[in-house]
Amino acid sequence: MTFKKLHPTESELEILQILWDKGPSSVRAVNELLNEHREVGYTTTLKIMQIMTEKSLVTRDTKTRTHIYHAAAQEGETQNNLLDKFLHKTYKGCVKSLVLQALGKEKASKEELAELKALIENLENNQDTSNPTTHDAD
Amino acid sequence: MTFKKLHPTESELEILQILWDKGPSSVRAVNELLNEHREVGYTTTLKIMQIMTEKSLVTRDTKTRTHIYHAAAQEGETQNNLLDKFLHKTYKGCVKSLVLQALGKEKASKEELAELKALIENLENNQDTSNPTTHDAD
DNA sequence: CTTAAATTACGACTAGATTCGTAATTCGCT
DNA sequence: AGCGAATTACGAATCTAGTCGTAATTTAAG
Repeated sequence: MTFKKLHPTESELEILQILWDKGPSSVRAVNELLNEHREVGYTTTLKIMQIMTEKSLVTRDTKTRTHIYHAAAQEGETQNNLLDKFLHKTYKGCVKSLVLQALGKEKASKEELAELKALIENLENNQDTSNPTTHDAD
Repeated sequence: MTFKKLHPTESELEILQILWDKGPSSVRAVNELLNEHREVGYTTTLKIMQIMTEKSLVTRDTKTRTHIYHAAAQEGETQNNLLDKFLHKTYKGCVKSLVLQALGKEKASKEELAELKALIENLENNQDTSNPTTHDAD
C-alpha cells in the first residue's frame, strides 16, 4: 500500500464516476457528460482533470493529440475512504447509527432488505476472515 | 416545514455536535471542548458560531454578557440531510452500496449485527408505516 | 467612578476548489 | 507548406471555509 488515502473533491469525484462508468475517456467526452447535468466550461473540466493527474487520481495517455484519461483510484476504495471520513465527521464513527438512518431512508426494496440481511448473516459467521479495505468495481 | 435543508460545514458540525451533546453552551465552553482535540483560537470559534447564528443553525441568548448558544438544527435531521447529500455524491444514491460498505468496515460487534438484522426484519414488515425523516440519537 | 478581565464585533488574510479566458500546440486537410 | 479546428497549457479571478488580530463593549470589583 504505497498510496495515501484519496479524498477527491466534489468535482473530482464527479469526473471519477464518469471514468468508472464509461472507462477511459477524453476531456471532451467527460465534459459532455457533465453538461448533461449542469453547465461546465470545457477548460474547467480540462483543468480539473489536469489537477487530478498531478494528484494521481487519474493517469493519461498522451500518445495521441487527444489525451485519454484513465481512473487511477479504484471506485470501491475511494468510496470507502470517503465513507470513513463521513462516518467520523457526521456519526462520530458509529456505523450502526449510519446504517440505521440509511435503511430508514427510501423504501428499500424487499429484495434489497433480504440481501442485506443475508450479508449480515454472512458477516456474523466470517468475522475473522474479513478483508475490509479492498473492493472492486469493474 | 419552513426551513431549507441544512448543510453545516465541517467545523459547524463539530460545534453542533458539542451543543447536542452538552446542551446550550457559551463560546468559551465550546472552544475548550474543541481544544481537547485540536488547537483552535477563541475568536475562531466565536466567529463560526456567529456565522451559524446568521444561518440559523443555532440561536443565542444575549440576555447575559456571555451569550449562550442553543443548537437550532436537530441532530437526526441534520445527519439525515448530510447523509442524503453524501449518498448521492458518493454512491449515486444507492443505499445498498453504502450500507454494504459500511457493514464491511470495522468489525461491527456481534450485538450490532444482531440489532441491525432485527431492524431489517422490522422494516420488512412495516414498510408502509415508515417515518423516514425523524430519528433520534442517544 | 475607574480599572481590568472577559466577551463580542469586525475586518482582513490564507488556503483550497472552481471557474474560465487566452495563448500555445497539434494535426488533418488541401 | 500553410490554414483552421480542436486540444492542451497556463495563469488569473472568484468563492468559500477557516483563521485570527485588534478594537469595541460589557461587567464585576475595588
